[in-house]
Amino acid sequence: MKKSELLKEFKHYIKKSGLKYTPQREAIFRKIISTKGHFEIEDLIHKIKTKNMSVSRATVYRTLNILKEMGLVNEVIKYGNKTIYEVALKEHHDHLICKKCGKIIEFHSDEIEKLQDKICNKYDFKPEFHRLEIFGICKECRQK
Amino acid sequence: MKKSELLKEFKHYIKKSGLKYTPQREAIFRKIISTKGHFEIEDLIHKIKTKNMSVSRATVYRTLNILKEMGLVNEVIKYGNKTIYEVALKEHHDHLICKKCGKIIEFHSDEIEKLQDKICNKYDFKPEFHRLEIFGICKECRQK
DNA sequence: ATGGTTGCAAAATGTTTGCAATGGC
DNA sequence: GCCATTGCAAACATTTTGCAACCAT
Repeated sequence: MKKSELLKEFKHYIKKSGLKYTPQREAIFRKIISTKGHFEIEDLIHKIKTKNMSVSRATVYRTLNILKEMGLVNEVIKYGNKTIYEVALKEHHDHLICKKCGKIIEFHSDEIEKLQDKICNKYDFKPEFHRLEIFGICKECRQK
Repeated sequence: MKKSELLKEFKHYIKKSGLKYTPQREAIFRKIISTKGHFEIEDLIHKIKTKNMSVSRATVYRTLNILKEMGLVNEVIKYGNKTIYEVALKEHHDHLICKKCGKIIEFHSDEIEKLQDKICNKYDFKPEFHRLEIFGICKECRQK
């Protein structure tokens, strides 16, 4: 999906929910979708600042909460006291996280997804979201 | 494994690492292993207080960090800003977490574990720990 | 006796909130 | 103009840390 379409969709979402489409919200969303992969809030806050735009920490947190509720952004990794977010645009996937260098590798396994569904059925549990994090040491870090 | 054996093992670990076996550390470990399932730090701190024993918040955090390093305790669920811990004594398993009532259901799937290994092999990644959390709504909560 | 450990309070993080001013609609 | 939103600072929640007194070995 193109950036302009995404923005349009975001605007639509916002309006539909009776919220206001403010420059701050647009700036935050723009920055998030231009982030190719994963991001942390603190980075986002700093990267949003430009000559003619600045968004307060509070607004970033508040907007991110809206985006989470809308399902446009997910908390994909929780490590120590850090939370790493991701735009929910690509197909669902999970992560390998290197404890040494912090590298994040994405993977997807239909088989694992299916097995999860099977487990949920067994317990009559209605899944809404899942997160599979595998922590370890990546190839490059082991070679050193 | 029996409680007394666990304590012995814990003491051994502590000594082997050149640390001191203090009443506070024992009290914390005792409370953790008597906790059948999952626990949160704040609860632990409050439950440890008895007439003749009290452990400071700082010491609980410090001891928990030692236990994590030793691999005797794992962070198994991270939800919002909460962390839920578990003693690493039973066979590895993962969790279904009900977003309504907070219920935690444990499950284990050898097939999922094997698929994870396969993925790690593919990326030449050496896994150390993983966490699969499935958030959703449990049977009981859906019936209301 | 000595060096790790404890408790306390302060600091450091990460996140939320109250409130007055602002600005979409 | 109305009411949601913003920015700020203060409040909160969680975890870590500096330091003097303490205590396991």
